[in-house]
Amino acid sequence: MLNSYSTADKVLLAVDCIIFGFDHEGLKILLIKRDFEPEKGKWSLIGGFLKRDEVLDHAAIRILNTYTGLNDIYMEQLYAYSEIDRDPVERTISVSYYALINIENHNAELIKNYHAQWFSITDAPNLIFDHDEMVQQAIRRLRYRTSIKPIGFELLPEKFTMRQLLELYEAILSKELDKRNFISKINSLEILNKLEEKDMQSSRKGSYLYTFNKEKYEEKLLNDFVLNL
Amino acid sequence: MLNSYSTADKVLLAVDCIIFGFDHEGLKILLIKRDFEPEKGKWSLIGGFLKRDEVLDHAAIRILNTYTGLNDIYMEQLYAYSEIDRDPVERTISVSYYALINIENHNAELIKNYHAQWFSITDAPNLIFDHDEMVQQAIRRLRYRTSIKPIGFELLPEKFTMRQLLELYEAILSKELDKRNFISKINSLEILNKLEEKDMQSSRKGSYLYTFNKEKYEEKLLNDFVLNL
DNA sequence: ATTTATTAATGTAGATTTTACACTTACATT
DNA sequence: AATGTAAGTGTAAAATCTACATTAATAAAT
Repeated sequence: MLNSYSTADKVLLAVDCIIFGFDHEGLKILLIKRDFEPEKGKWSLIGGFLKRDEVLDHAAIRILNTYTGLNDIYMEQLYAYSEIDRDPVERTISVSYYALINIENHNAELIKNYHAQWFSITDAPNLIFDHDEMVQQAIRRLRYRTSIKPIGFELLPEKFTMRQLLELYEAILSKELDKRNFISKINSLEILNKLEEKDMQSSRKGSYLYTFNKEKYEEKLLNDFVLNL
Repeated sequence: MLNSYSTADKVLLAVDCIIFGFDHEGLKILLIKRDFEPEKGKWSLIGGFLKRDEVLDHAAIRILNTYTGLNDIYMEQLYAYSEIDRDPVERTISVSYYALINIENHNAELIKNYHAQWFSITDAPNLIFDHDEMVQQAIRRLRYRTSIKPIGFELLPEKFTMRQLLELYEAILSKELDKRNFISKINSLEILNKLEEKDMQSSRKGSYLYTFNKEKYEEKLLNDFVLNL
């Protein structure tokens, strides 16, 4: 019985993570200032190498956890990047993953220790290697996902206003949405609970807070749907 | 200056290709009977290993060329599969690609030499490793692509009838389409040239032949669009 | 020459979905 | 009591999608 494909070349496999967060300023990504060569001091995605006995999904989760302290975050694989000299040190193929997290939820101390920082997607610095391309592709995927699955859940605080949800979608899609049309389309999904409670920060009148209805949300995930915003 | 990430593990990277073709019987995939261990004699996707100085796209094209003799075929990367024991011989991560080819165009002799064979997607045999999953995912991706880009080009002979195009879309989407609605939707894309010439195989009346209008097709590719069939 | 059989070609009305748009309400602040 | 601010709400017109049936062209058979 064969126990190796001995003639084939082996390569390093990296995993790079595009971590999206959202706050009142808009859609953000988590970047890290590299403290090792090459490109020490430049900004990069958080990443790491795949271990011998680890699946890619696990590596992505491990890396996210290392830098944010977060667990149980849904991550989605995006694409494998393989340009020969994408990493000048050594031939490395990188598989990118993206995650959506609640920006208030992570471990701020960890982030600080790693010299990590949140940047608006509109004014993030240039990144090392092909990381800018990864980010652009992640944004495209996020937009697509928005049109086929309810999103927000992961990116908003537990209780949120319609305006926050609207602004999240506007930030993701990078276009203005009509408030009334948006609200009626979201309501037609029937995945929100309207609370009695109001948020009084934003206006004198106050605006109702909502939570996601997890059961209905899961139910919706089962069937395909298209949300045209 | 660093010249290796010495502590990281290296792995084998394979590329597996889902090759779609289409003929009067429907949508097909090209499979190969393995002539080496493990799983010798079982059916599998065509595949191979990434070489040290090769990008993934190139490996996919090289593999396609090896088995079909075809060049200049557009291939799209799908997904990286990394289950620990997906290949029982040795830890191997596989990146899948899919291609659409004109089933009449490949090198039949090559195919025969490699014990390769076309199978309808509806009655293909079970495949080795996780290749069945790869095929299912490729079909989903193909369906999605259908909704955002004109397709057919690659899968039909140069001149084709509306019926052939309709049947292609029906095979891909695995559902019946209304002929009149289909024709008017396709026509509204304005990517076809209607020829004077008729195909007389299919009926006494004969049906007009069409070709793709490459310029308009390319133009359409630039802008996003959604085709709801 | 006429009939027959077969598939190609074609348009529309009704239903549904999407879009554009403006006024009133609630309430805290002054 | 007046003012200012964002929240909340409905509808009509436009666009798109769907369902559906008849006529046309021709080769083959008689």
